[in-house]
Amino acid sequence: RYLLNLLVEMYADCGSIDAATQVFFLIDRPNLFSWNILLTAYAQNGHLDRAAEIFARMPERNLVSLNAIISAYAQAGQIHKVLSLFTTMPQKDIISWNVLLKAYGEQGNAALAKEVFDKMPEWDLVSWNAMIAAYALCGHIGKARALLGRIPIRSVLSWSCIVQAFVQHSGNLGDAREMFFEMPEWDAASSTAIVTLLSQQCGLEQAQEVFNGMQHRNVTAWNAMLLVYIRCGHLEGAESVFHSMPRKNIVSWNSMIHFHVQNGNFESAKRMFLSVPEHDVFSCTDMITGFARVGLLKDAVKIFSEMPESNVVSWTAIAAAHAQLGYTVEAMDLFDRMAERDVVAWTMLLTTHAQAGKITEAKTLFDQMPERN
RNA sequence: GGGCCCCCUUCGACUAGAG
Repeated sequence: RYLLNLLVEMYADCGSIDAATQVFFLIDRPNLFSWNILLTAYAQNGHLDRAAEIFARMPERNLVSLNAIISAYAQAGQIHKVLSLFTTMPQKDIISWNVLLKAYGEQGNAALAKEVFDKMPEWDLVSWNAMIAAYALCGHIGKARALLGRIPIRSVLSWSCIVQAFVQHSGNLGDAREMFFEMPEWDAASSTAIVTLLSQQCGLEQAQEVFNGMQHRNVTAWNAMLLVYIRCGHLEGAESVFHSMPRKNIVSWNSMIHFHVQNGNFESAKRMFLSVPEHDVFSCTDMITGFARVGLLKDAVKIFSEMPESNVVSWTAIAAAHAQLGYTVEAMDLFDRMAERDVVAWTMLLTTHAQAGKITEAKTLFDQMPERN
């Protein structure tokens, strides 16, 4: 049985949820471990609803199951759910507390994160790192630094967490770099984060320097470096990096497809898309955008309808494709059929109306928007 | 009698949509 448990987990880690589920059903009498593994598998692959279903259907649950489900809600940004479950939990361990702490931190709520942090019965490295990341994410540089100095367990990971948080918080580009250069040593994650940051500024030389200084360059690091050239619009550079990569994955291929779409080399994009071993929502969405730009709405629709899964982003892309090519009614209809809508989707619809001359409707939409930027 | 480890939970860095 525990070999099968391991197999379920293995498939889940590869993102093959269906395979994982099939193996689960092969297990003769699934034990609590098996159920927990399945629960986590769904949660970590973004299927919160299915995870909740599994949680409800489990024959028994333990602290691990509860931690897994609150973590899933935290990942989906449903803090209320996290909190209500957390408060009703019969026992909690440091992991439960860490989940709550991290949830507040990721929301950018340093005050509540601190409250949780102070209430916790004990702390480990994860707690310390989550707290400094929360500070960094809110731009509380001084507090982050102060806490960093007081962590009893010294680890690069803590520095790395701060750097990454600064990178995520777009207002703190300078701080991220400063922090990075103060680190006692560099790990792959912080270096990659800095390379990504430099890609946004077109800091080609500096990015290359950081990249060259890395001890071990994995695919993720290479992908980040590839993006630097892509974002700087440097064709030969991008192609040279792409071809010298020791390993490529779906992110590398998707980045190149994106590059070609953005630069109007749609034939190259198409060739790349067709020659690549697998497609996902990223590459399909890029192709939808690409087809729309060259006026081939039918092909865009074909990609959209054949996608393995779709999300807000791909729905917005296909709706925008219709709108840009003059099919405003269809675009609006697509908007209505979307399962969820974010600011970008709303803005898309808003401009569609505005450009169709429907100013009153546009104004109404603006007032209806749940959030604005 | 007690502790630790064993198959599960906190898990970090890279790609897509409107303006």
